[in-house]
Amino acid sequence: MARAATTSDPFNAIAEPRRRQILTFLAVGERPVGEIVVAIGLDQPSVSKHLGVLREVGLVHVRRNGRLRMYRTNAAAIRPLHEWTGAFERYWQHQLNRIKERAEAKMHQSARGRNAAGHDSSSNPHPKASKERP
Amino acid sequence: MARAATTSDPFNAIAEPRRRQILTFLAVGERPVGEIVVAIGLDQPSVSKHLGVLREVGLVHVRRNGRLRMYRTNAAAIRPLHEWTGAFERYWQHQLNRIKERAEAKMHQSARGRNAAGHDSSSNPHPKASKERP
DNA sequence: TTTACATATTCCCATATAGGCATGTATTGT
DNA sequence: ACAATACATGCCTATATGGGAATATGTAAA
Repeated sequence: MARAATTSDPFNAIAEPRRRQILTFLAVGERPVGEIVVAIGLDQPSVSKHLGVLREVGLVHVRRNGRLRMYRTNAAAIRPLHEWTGAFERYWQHQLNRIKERAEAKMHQSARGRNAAGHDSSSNPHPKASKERP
Repeated sequence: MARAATTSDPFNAIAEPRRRQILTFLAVGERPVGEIVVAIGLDQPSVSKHLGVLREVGLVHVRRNGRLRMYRTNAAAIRPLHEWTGAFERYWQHQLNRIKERAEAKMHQSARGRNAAGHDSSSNPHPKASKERP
């Protein structure tokens, strides 16, 4: 099977850097295609196609205004992505804490004598059978 | 040009649903490939290839343990994604507020008499020259 | 060493891109 | 009605993909 379609979900849609640029540009307020073209520095058909993808996954909304098409970012559609990535927040905070703790430990260590300690990390959250070997 | 490589950045790497699954699975703690295979329900070579992508963009770390390779999610690498999506948070909150306000306005409206009000939305954040026409 | 096990890598291919370019379509102005 | 403007769409191509099957690599056990 080939790669999933860019229109299959927001994750695939925002994989393209230009589309992220467009979303950022359109977050502040609605703008016509022409301005996106100059802002992004890509030719009009390409921009239109990117907008098509963003439209299809609901990341932007369009409104006609005469011959202009006013696009704007639909921020709500980005929320799921924010939440998915947010699920990892506690873990990177964990990592930061560990780094911090190690730095502090090192300071104490160089201030005092030395201390042989094993590196366990003592974590085996998955309940599966594991044949670890000390 | 074709689509950007999946290994070009975390955004492209997480576009693949299976890779997201893997990241979620490995967030809690390190696991060997074999367990990922059964958990995700994909054949081993495919899993290895996905892990290769995740490795290349730094979304996972590996550690050898005998003949096992213990993988774990590098949550820190997901943080930029969380922050990029987070930049839109104020806008979706805006949207929610507007919805709320409309609902309230409607309640008042049906409680009292009627009131003709224009929908302006009064926003033109971009400072560019605009030839709008009332 | 030979064998068994855990992963990684290679080869093959149907598929979907992202641009570049040309053209279609809707709307406004003369 | 006709020309001009603002977008959208269609066509073409090099490129990268993800899965399947087969194979290579590396480590441990016999």
